Amino acid sequence: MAEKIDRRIRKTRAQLRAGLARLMQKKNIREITVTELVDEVDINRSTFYLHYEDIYQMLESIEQEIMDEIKGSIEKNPIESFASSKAQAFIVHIFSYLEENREICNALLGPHGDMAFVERTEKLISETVFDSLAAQFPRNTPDLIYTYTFCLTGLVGMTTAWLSADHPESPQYMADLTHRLFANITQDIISS
Amino acid sequence: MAEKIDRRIRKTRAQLRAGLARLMQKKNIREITVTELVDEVDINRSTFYLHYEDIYQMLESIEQEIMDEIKGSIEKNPIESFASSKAQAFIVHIFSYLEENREICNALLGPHGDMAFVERTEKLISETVFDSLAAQFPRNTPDLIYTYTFCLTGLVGMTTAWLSADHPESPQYMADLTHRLFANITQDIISS
DNA sequence: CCATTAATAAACACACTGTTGATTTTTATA
DNA sequence: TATAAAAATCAACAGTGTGTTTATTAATGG
Repeated sequence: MAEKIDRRIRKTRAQLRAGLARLMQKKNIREITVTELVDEVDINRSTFYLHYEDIYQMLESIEQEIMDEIKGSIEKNPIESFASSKAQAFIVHIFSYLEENREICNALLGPHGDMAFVERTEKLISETVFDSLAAQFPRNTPDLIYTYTFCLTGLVGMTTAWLSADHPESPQYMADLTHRLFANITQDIISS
Repeated sequence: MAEKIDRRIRKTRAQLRAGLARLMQKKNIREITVTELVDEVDINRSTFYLHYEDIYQMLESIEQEIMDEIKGSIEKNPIESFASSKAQAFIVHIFSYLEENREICNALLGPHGDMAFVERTEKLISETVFDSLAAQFPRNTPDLIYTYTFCLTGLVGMTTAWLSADHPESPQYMADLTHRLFANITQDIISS
């Protein structure tokens, strides 16, 4: 069981996190100062430094939490084959998680976001979903590698657009579209 | 004829630009200070402020130059149809330009890059290449819109990977791959 | 209730910023 | 090559955010 953290710490961190997400909707993270953030949520500046080194370390900390949560749910129901129905359920699960955390995920992946987080997201997908897909194509031609990257970055870009859309489609819809897109491209690769 | 700019200005800006590209390979742009940059290229800090407001404005200025150059060559030979051989030549042209400016483009699109620049790049491609492609599909289903985004972001991601590769394939190769990928996906959309 | 822990407040040296005014160096060109 | 114009340098400035410290106040869990 996870240890219970002091209510004051929970409250402080939640306030800072919400405040950061709020500020990131208005401006780029590089323009956000510690002073500005603590003013936004009315917390003493010293308190910030009790929890985080600086704004970027705080962001990484948040990113890590998100990654851990996703990884956790990945380990619970690991993926075997891309074509399996289990895989389909898994993809739905990911999209659902993203929707639940729309605000912060949108901030991180959006125009004011963090390029490094985009890369980490791509890496995570690569390690879990894509590598099993790549295993089906033992060849290693530039064609395959670049097609792989094309799909990976395309998926993340598509998901980012979905997160920022006003009236987004359901996670089920997105998972289905993803599946269809990849099925087609996979087919094309095989036949080429 | 473009006016000739004072050699001192050319040299100073070139030094600053090269220095920024160098620093961006090592660290994120948000961590780069004016003081650090002028130290890197051994130029007086006041001189920097004669040319740019700050690091970000300098980056935007560089981005604008790149955009203008690409837009310029677009207007010279406008694209009619995606399938035409002219379009193919155009895509080769773009990839060639990117290769010539590999250093700075890689810095801007890479892991330490600028999310806003990635967006602007996507927008530029969208306005020129993609919109003519989209005109072929007057329907406006979510499927199409997301597939469009998937291709757009996938292309930029693939290109970014190509720019950062050690021994990259030729622009011709990339243009050909792009063409084949899109031809396949376009085919899939039509048949669905 | 009480010991523990978190949050606050004030103060500090430090670094980077953006600007100014005076001075030196380089440039274009006449 | 001489010269006026323009660019680069240099030193100094107040202003702001940083990161840390120390003492004090407030909230929490048991």
